[in-house]
Amino acid sequence: MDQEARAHTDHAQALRLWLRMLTCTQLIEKQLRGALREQFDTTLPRFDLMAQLERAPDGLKMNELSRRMMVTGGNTTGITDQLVDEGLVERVSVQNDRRAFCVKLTRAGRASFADMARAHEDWIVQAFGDLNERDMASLHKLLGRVKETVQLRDVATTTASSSTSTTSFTVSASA
Amino acid sequence: MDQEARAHTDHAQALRLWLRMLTCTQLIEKQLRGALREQFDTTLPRFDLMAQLERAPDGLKMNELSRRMMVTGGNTTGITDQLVDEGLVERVSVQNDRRAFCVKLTRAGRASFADMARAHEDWIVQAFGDLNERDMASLHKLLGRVKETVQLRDVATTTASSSTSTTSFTVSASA
DNA sequence: TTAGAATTATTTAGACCTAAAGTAATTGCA
DNA sequence: TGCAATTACTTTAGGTCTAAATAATTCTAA
Repeated sequence: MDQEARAHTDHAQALRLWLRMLTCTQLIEKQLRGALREQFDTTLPRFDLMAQLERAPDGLKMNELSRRMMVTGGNTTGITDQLVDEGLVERVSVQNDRRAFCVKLTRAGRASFADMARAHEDWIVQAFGDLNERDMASLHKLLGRVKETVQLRDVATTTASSSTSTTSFTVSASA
Repeated sequence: MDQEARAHTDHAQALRLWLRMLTCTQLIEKQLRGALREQFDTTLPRFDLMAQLERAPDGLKMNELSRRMMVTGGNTTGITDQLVDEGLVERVSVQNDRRAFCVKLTRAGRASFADMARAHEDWIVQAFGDLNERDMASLHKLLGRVKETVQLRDVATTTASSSTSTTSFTVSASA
C-alpha cells in the first residue's frame, strides 16, 4: 500500500516534469523561430543545419548531417536544396564514393551564419538568464542523466525492431 | 578582462545547456511518437489534444485548446476535424456565442484515451527512470525558473510587436 | 443605433517532418 | 567475375505546423 502510494506519486511527478520540460523547450523554440524570422528572414531548421556545418569545417556527409540534426534524410535533402539554391551551402562530391556528397558552408554561408549566431547566443543567454553558473551546471548534469537513459532505450528498441528473433551474438555484434 | 572571460564561459554554458535540453526533449518525443504509432496507430498531436480535453471535462473552446497545446488555431482545427470524423471528439455549440464551439471527448474518446494514457505514463516514468524523487524535484524547480523567465519575455515581445510606438497607457491597457 | 474594433474559428499557402519506396554506387563474398 | 547485400541519397505521400487572410459574430462607443 505504501509502495503503491509512492509509485503513484512518482508517476505524477515524472509526468509533471515532462510537461514542464516540453513547455520550456517549446517556448524557447517558439521565441527563436520568431526572432530568426523577424531579424534574419530565415527558419530554425535552416539555422540548425548551418550551425552543424559551422562546427564541421571540413563539411559533413548527408547522412551524418541528418544524424546530428536528429531528423530523417529526406528532410535534410530538402533544407540543403534550399540553402544550395541561395548559395549559403555547397555539395562537394567525395573522392572514391560517387554516392556521397560532402556538404559545406560557402563563404557567404559562413558570413551569414556569423551574424545569426551572435544574436542566437544572446537569445539563449537571456532564456537562461535567471540561472547562475551553479544552477546551469546542475541542470546540465541532471539532463545528462536523462539523455543517457533515453539514448540507451532508443538504441535498444531500434536494435530490437530491426532484428526480429536473432541470436544474442547478432545483437551484441550490431550494438 | 576577467569579466569578459566569465561572460564568454556563461554564453558557452548556456548554449550547451540549451542543446542538451533540446536533445532530451527530441529524443523523448521521438520515442513517444514511435510508440504511439506502433501500439495505438495514432500520433502525438492527436494524443496531446485528447489529453487536454481529458483534463477539462466541460470541454474547451478552440482558442483555449490551441493556447494550451501551444500551437496555432489552424492546426487545432485540422486535428480536431480528424478526431471528430473518428467519433473520438465532438464540437458542441456554445450558448450566447454563435462563433464559438466547445470541444469535448466523446465516450469512445475517453475510453480510447484511458488506454493510451496508461502506456504513456509508463514511457515517461521510464524516460526519467534514472532520477530519484529529489532529482526530479530539483529538475522541476530549475525548469520552473526557466519557464518563468521565458514566459515573461514572450508576453513582453508579443505586446511590443502588436503595438508599435504607443503610449504607456495603451501598453498597459492591452496587457 | 450603428460603424468600427475585437474576437472566434476556418481556410490557404508554404515550410517542415516522417516513413517508406526508389535509384544508384559500393562492398563482400563465393 | 558475378551477384546479393549494404550504403548514400532522393523522391513520394501524407500528417504537422505556422503566418496570414477570410468570414462570421460580438462588443464598444460615439
